[in-house]
Amino acid sequence: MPEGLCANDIAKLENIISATRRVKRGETLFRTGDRFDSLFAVRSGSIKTVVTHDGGREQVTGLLLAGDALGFEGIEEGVHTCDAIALEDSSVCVVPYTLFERMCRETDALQRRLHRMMSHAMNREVNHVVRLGLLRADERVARLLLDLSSRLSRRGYASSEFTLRMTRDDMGSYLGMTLETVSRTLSRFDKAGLIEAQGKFIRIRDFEALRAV
Amino acid sequence: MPEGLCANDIAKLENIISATRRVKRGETLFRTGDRFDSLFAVRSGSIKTVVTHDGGREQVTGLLLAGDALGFEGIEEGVHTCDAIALEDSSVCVVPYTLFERMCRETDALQRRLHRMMSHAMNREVNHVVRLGLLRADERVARLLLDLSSRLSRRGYASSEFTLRMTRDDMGSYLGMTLETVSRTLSRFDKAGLIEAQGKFIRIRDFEALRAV
DNA sequence: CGAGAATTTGATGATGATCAAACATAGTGG
DNA sequence: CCACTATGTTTGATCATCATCAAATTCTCG
Repeated sequence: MPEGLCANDIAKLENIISATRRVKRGETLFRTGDRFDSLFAVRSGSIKTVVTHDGGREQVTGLLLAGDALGFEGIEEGVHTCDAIALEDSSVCVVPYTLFERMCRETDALQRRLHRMMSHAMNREVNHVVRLGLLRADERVARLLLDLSSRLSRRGYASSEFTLRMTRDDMGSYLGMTLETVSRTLSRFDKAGLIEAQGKFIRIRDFEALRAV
Repeated sequence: MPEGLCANDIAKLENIISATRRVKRGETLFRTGDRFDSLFAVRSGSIKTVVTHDGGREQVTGLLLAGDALGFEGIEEGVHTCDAIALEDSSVCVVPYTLFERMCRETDALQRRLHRMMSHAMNREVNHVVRLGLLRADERVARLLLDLSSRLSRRGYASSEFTLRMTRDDMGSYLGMTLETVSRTLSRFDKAGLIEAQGKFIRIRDFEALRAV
């Protein structure tokens, strides 16, 4: 989290975000309608955000990994507009918003960091829109795998091998397609030698081909 | 723009955002790759944001009306990540970002306002994701019409009658479908008495039925 | 007013949804 | 720790929605 902040600032920041919260797999960090008063940063594990549309249909709108921040959607109305659900046992830093806002007024490096994080979150959503609006089913799946791969490798994990934390149903919801189509697409990629897929375990065998899907 | 700001603050703010820029229909306010140094607020007219995917396919990611702010996507990397194109002759306020950021540090009401605007922009994108991921073609068209209607009425225009500023192609791109499907859907809504659609002119005849599509 | 752009409508086909059933996996309680 | 049950996954068959291709109008703006 540091970078651009002096030691003194970091100390103040750590004081504010001292609280850590643990969320077990399947439990919610916050729910639609909950009062917004903190931002969160994933410390370990992974979290999905879900919007429930009238009629019960659910859309997974975000997949957050260690280091990712969430909760910004609640700023607008002071109320959270989605559910945040742990995909595995996870822990998050709790950042009380009012205090954090005040600190951002005092420290420009922190302010810049916050704005970049929010801008980043927006760009993530825009990418998601492009994925859903422009790509075919197999392209979407390929992009999700490559996306996860690069995000995991940036976090120090192997880029070509990982274990999905979400179900086929979650993937389908995230990608705007059914779980069956996700499953079929992965099987096809497997048979074509692009990946190795056995259940939740994925190994990417041919990055170039996957990018070219 | 005021509310929550004292007269003195407003004067300072107006000093910063004094510049207005005119953009003719079809012209770009900024382009992908342009250096980011200002936020913009639509003063009059309307603007679309477009992301061009490798392969030339284009996705309309946003539709901005008078009062809407844009440009936040550029904060993250200091470079704009989409094109902003005027749908009609428009004018925008130019808000130099560094100055504005400084002012936000001095005035908490302004800071809160900025954060709410960014949060609002995020929620807009999330709604867009839900629309693309969860709704069928006719539901998407209905939602777009209702969305435009309510946004226009909030701006003091009639809610049941308006003239689209975009082409069928733009609508299709925004909604993740082809222009033909948009056209057919509007024709069907027209025949069913939900709306009256002649070219770019739209009159909503039955809000309830449109919401229930 | 005329030419290029946008829209409408039709015919056809492909992609992905839905329904269904067998199979695998993981989580739980005895 | 194992067996059992829930839940999740795979695969097949069929069908609906929407994309594509095509052609006839209709706008609109220079």
